[in-house]
Amino acid sequence: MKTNPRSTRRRLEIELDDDESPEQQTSSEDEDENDKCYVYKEKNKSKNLEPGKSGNRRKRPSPLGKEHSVRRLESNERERQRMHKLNNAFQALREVIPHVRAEKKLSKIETLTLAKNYINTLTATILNMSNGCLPGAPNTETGSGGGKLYQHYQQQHGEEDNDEHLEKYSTQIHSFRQGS
DNA sequence: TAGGCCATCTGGTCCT
DNA sequence: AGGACCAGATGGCCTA
Repeated sequence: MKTNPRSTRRRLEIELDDDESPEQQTSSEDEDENDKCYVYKEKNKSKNLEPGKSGNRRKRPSPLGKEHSVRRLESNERERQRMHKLNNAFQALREVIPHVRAEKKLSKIETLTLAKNYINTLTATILNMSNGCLPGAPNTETGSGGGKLYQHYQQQHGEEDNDEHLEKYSTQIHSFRQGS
């Protein structure tokens, strides 16, 4: 994961603003987090970033006191973890979507858009290959049957041509490739 | 240098 | 009540 210098500085600011030394405020369960902070500090040093310089969002005065700010910090940490999980999920999704521009990481919006169209394409391909022969799929001669996949697909796409999805997907891949 | 993308903080709302 | 979720704000990094 890319470490964000901004967060580095924010963490430092919080630490510096606090009256207590880090040793005093550290509980034993925070060791892992402290390690991360240490890494942040080292990176910070190497970039010559100083806490309090421009680019820091100014810490708002907390009218609700110390207890509130402690809960805020805990809440921030949970939010960070939540976003990390979300980003891991995005990364996992990127890894299963075939795309042309492999050397450059897909953005989130590109990932979601490609994934959607990839799913559509796969669904259309399965239906084309099965040619109505899936168990329960509608029999092309009698019109009976109706597999769940087919029914769901028809609900979502009506009378759209299956080949349209393939075309759409490949067009999209190429537009991303061109960076448009 | 502007614009896109991103990580983080924050306060509000929803859910358990 | 407390945690999860969400959206807005902010500012850094990168690229054309």
